[in-house]
Amino acid sequence: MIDTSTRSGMNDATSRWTSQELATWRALMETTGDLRRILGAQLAEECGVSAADYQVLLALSEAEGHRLRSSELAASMDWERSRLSHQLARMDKRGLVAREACATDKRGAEVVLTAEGLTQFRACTMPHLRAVRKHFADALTPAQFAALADILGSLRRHLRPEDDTP
Amino acid sequence: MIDTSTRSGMNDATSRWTSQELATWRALMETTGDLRRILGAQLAEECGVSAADYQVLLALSEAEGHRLRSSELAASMDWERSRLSHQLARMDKRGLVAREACATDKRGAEVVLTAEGLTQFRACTMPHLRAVRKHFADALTPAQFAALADILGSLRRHLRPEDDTP
DNA sequence: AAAGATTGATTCTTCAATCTTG
DNA sequence: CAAGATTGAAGAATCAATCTTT
Repeated sequence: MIDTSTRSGMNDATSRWTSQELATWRALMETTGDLRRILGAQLAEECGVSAADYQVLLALSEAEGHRLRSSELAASMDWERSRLSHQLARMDKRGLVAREACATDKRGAEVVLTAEGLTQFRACTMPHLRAVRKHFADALTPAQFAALADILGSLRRHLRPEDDTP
Repeated sequence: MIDTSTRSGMNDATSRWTSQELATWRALMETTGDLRRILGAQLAEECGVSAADYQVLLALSEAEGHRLRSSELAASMDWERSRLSHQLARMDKRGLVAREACATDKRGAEVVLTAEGLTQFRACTMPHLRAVRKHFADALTPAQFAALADILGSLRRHLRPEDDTP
């Protein structure tokens, strides 16, 4: 049923798939999971926003006029539409964003960062970057950083071959 | 408002903290997020279990007698107790695990893998490993694997200095 | 009181169904 | 009908009680 000897032609290369590499896979999931939790908790405690909130605030703050079509916002974060809708509903209720009808396309919605949302985001930025530096960047040497960037590039090209970004 | 030139005193060390490293951080979160989603979707579609289900089944399948104290199971996966309780309640309802009173400590609960749970787990294993190989391992060279293991070791020691595992 | 475990409330994510406009 | 977006229900994660046993 499952013939591990004829995977994809290259057999010298496939013999690399060892328990050590499985351990590396598990370590990757575990360590990045830890980082997610730690940084998420830091944002929640110090800034009162979730990681998802921060991601939305970041994307809007980088947009022209602090405003984006809902679909563009979703695409820029690679989120599903419904997830974004729910998220925006919660952020709207808290006054961090506002939703307006789109002028050119009456189906569409535009999402705008409110003044309060911008203030919140600005208050988050430095504490968050400090936490990323403390828990992530401070652990690695410049050489490790370079190696990691290279590895992530390989993974990304493997996962999304169509993406043109280098 | 935000003065990036006077961060926290140490300027030789912090000068490494560049936008390139921020990009690496973002790429790490994005790419590992993608991997999580892809592998989670694969488990759900091909095997009918969530990533969390799989993690519990894996831990129990590796335990002596396919049985663990609830607290030990939580510790081995580094989960919070309440999260595990909810998870086990759902898996119990589906017949994948059973919970029994602990003989030696009447407060405790023992979690046992059922025959159905074991069957489910065994049916998951090969498809899951194949997917990990396809989406993750096949993307990296042996040198990249070695570098990644090294990087994850550094991160892990940085995040959990108390852990004795090398 | 502290440890082991569960429960309920809240928030977040996903899926399917819906509604409106193009 | 297809595209843009929202909604409701169900599953999953987190936090603060709660309950029992040590």
